[in-house]
Amino acid sequence: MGRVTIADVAKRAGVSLASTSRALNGQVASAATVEKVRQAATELGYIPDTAARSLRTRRTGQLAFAVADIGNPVYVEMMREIESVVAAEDYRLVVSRTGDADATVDLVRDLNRGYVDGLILSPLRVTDALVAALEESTVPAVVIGRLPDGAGVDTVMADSEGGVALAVEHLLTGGARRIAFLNGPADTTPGRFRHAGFLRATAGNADLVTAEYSADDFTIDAGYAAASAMFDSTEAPWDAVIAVNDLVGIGVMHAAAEHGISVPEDLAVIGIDNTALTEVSHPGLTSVDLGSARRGRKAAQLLLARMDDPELPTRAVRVPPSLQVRGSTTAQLTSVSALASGEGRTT
Amino acid sequence: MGRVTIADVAKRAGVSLASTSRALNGQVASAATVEKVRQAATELGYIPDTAARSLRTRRTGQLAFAVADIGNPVYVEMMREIESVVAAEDYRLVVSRTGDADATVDLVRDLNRGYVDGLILSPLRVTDALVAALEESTVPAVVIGRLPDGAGVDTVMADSEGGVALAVEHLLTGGARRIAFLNGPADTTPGRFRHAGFLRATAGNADLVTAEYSADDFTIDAGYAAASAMFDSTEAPWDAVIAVNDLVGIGVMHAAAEHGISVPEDLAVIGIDNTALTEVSHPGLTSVDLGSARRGRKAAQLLLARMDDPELPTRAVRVPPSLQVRGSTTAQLTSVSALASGEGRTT
DNA sequence: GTGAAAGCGCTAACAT
DNA sequence: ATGTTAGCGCTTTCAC
Repeated sequence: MGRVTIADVAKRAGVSLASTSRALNGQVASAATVEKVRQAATELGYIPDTAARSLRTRRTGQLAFAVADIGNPVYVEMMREIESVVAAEDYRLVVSRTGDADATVDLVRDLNRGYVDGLILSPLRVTDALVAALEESTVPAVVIGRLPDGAGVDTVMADSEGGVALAVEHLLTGGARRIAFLNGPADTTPGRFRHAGFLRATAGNADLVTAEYSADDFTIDAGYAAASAMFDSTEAPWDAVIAVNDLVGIGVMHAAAEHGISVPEDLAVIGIDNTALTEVSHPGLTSVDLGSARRGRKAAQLLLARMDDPELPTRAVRVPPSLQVRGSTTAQLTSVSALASGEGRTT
Repeated sequence: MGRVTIADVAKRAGVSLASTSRALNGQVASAATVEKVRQAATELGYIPDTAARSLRTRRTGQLAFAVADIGNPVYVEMMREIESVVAAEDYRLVVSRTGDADATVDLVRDLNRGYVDGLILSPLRVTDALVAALEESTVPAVVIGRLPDGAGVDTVMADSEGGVALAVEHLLTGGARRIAFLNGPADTTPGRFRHAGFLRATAGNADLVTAEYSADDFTIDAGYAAASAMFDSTEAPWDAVIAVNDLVGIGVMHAAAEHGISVPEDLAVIGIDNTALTEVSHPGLTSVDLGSARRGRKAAQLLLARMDDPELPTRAVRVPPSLQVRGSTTAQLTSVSALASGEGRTT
């Protein structure tokens, strides 16, 4: 016996195709019909076909999550949350890479193939073409990141400026005066806003010496390379470095160790994202928590809500930052005690 | 204007529906027809509908990757490789959680809904019901892990025994004689085989003192808890601990630090999986590389090959292990490769 | 509450 | 090489 279709079930149950479909989908049907159909369906081992149903209903039961690098811990964290939210509503999750700016636009255009009911996108770079594609798309999307004001697309954003301000504040309290910001690629959303946050937080503080460097990528290796160059240069020695993310921050710590610079005594280091890596490094890496898990969760919720009601006004949710202090900025706190304190997140 | 269908394109191009489809899909068609159709399609902004095509062709262009925890670095690494292999062949990747044993079976049964063309599964626990479901499934699957001999399912496996043997060998060479194995849940595939490898590698060595413990989970926290209990107990002090994976190994290092046990001087620690975490911890964690990236890549290739030809004999590929030595076992850094075992053994 | 029938958008026989 | 037509499996009017 080949594939069991709803027609087979109908025949076996002795009712019409239509009644069978209704009984199976909880539509109006007499109790007797429902019973007969259920029975027949289980006996036959009937499993409804996704493609046929999608073609008819114009819904796929699938959502997409698209990011630049699925390997980045921040995106993994988002993905976990998103998966758990959407799986609870019986949606499957498709993951895709955004690739470069053009590829990202293609990806959004491709949504019209109708393979998903919605998209959560976290683009590294936002172009006009992308915004246009997003607005024109018939498939609802939520962007995790920053879009131009007035874009008709739901967004969930981190408060990068506020977050970096917490880091700067913490360093100032600790007595740091010479603070460097080690950025990643500056033309990206995180690069731009985290850098802006640093400029804003340090501006107008006369006895502060600052400078900005940038790593070629948001990785440990790139952070290590940039920090090495930084330490080798003739610049004034820094009291502290704020890295654009934890990976780059870890790279800084590696470079520091190699240069005989001890953390936190000679140099304080702060990362951003508060990923699991922060508790693995030694000393633990103080990090700005931009709420990646919460952003993922929120994005999923926004998407589900919009799919439920396309007429909803565009929303922009901002997730508040917090600072998690660890050994890389204070001698009192070791990575061990930070670990023992579990999931504690300061507000 | 609503959705643009192939009928619209046909009309505009002035040719039949069938010719349009053929022209679009690279089937036999005159150059002139192809040109007209291409033209019409782009003018109209035609985008083929996935559901309709799937219903007709019985292919979705989607593959699934199912694991217990998408957050685990090992699975992330596999996923990256898988994504890159299948994306090159224009497949989309659906990620799902396996959940418990029953849920895993349900997941496999659910494949008959036809939402993917194939599955890559890395189950934590393999039950008879799972093997049966896999064998009965109409959708091809590749298992990353261990299946009972003779199961008619393609598998990609790590050489856990060989890998652990490398670790033991390394420790013996370094002079360790009291070696503990810190397992994870023992009823899982990794738990079982890695433990077996430890027993085998240490068996028959009279002047070796060994013991096995187990952590409740494959996580840092569980490793930390188990190691703490271990260090608190009255057992003979260990020269070395081999952890079931890197996460647990990191937990051991945290516990050791807290107990004033210094690594590697007082205690050597070895992890398994050789994830990125090994280079973040301090000292770096010596780790057995079981080839997770290669296993992911290989699994994807096997799956594509099987989809291409369902009549292929069942294959069991074994990926050779290697040991990456880092500071947690010695100051000098070297890499020991395993003797390459044959790849592509046919069952 | 139930059944007959239409049709979602596409591809693949089959005939020409 | 091209057109006609059937039909993938399902849901949803519409009429009773």
